[in-house]
Amino acid sequence: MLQKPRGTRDFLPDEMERRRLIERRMREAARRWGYREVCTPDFENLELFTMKSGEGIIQEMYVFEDKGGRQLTLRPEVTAAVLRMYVNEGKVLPKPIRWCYFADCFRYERPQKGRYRQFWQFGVELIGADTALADAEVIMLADEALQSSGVTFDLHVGHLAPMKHLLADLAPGDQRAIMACLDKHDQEGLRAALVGRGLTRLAEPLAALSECRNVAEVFEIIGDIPERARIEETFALLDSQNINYQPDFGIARGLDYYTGMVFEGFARNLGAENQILGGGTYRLAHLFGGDDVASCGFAIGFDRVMVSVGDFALAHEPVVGVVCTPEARARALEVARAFREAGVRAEVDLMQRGMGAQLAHAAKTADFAVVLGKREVEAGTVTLKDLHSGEQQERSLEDAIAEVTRHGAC
RNA sequence: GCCAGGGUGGGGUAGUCGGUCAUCCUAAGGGACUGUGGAUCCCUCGACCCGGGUUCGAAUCUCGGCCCUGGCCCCA
Repeated sequence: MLQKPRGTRDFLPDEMERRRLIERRMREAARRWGYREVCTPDFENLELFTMKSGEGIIQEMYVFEDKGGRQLTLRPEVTAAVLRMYVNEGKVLPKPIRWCYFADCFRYERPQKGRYRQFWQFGVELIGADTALADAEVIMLADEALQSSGVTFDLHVGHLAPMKHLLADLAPGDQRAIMACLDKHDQEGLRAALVGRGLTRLAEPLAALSECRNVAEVFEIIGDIPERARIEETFALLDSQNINYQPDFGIARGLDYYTGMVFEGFARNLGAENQILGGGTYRLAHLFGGDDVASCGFAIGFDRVMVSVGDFALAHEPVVGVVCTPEARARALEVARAFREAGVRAEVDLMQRGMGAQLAHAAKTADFAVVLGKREVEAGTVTLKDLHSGEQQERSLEDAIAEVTRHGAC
């Protein structure tokens, strides 16, 4: 049998309904905060992503050449594309720009739990607002979007400035190596990296910084820095709105373009791949020929959220199976149409089955059967059978629709 | 790229130190039935992941590949 490509998935109707429900909740959260949906192409020029992340990511993307010899790639993420779009056509829009997206992305990686080669991200980008409140808004929206999905998670919020301050007089390569260890919480690797570079004096403050439980401790360790007021204001805003987060100044993600505030979210019930949220402030537009505009955004790993929330029960809408004898078929189509016009899902037999078999099928797939035969056609009525209780009654079409509608979710 | 465990009808399974046209459950389709059948009975459909090797004979042993599950690495 022909298999689907490695790392891809099929979604049956039940799962698709769950995905759409969660997706809608995230979109609604964004809408309430004023973030409007945008859409960018599924594939972009390869250059867009190598400019942002370097040549090294080529091996982790679906890269191809089109018939015109252009180097293209399926998008591995959306932020770069949104900023490209901003540079192309968003520059003249009034600031700040609040945009959101829900899009599938592609990465050539080894699949495992919560990691697929085609996966979906929900995210927002706030462009042109460079304030503590802008940072806080994006964090609060991320929190709200995740809350609305029902996932149980831990939110970590940090800022790159304190760590960069500690590492200020190091060569860029050394900075990078040390921050990579910090980001992974790799204590042994960190110690080795510091010793190897004669920087053991940094071991204590770096460890202390990672363990800070509040913002005040951070500045006790590193002293005053220019970003202090902005950091304190951002955290104070989060505290003022009772956001449940923990300060984490050990976050060192996105060395290449994050500029200040950074945050991450982790699902509590997932395994190795438990990060479901990542975001922060960044500057990217200048790479694509635009102004050096301050931006802030996040992306939620939608598929991991779905793994985390599991196969929850769906609200069930009543389904009507329209059952008829051959001579009542035209009437059955009228009746089905009337139910549909009332917003009710109604299905007719397409298999030329006898009434008994139609009812047997309806009993498996529907909540109500509407039975139509010679008698009902002549009387202008329908017989409505409740397939759960087995009770049935002959009545007018209007009454039957009202009865089914009254059940709503059943 | 690395490690571990796995691939038998659509789903779930039995069989595997080699040996009849591969077991059972379930789902699906058809028939009987022709105004209540989520029933009953009968029938049908449908599988050993792919390829090479060993052998008289391979689902079973062996090698390679593909895919799945989880972990490592990576994670924009």
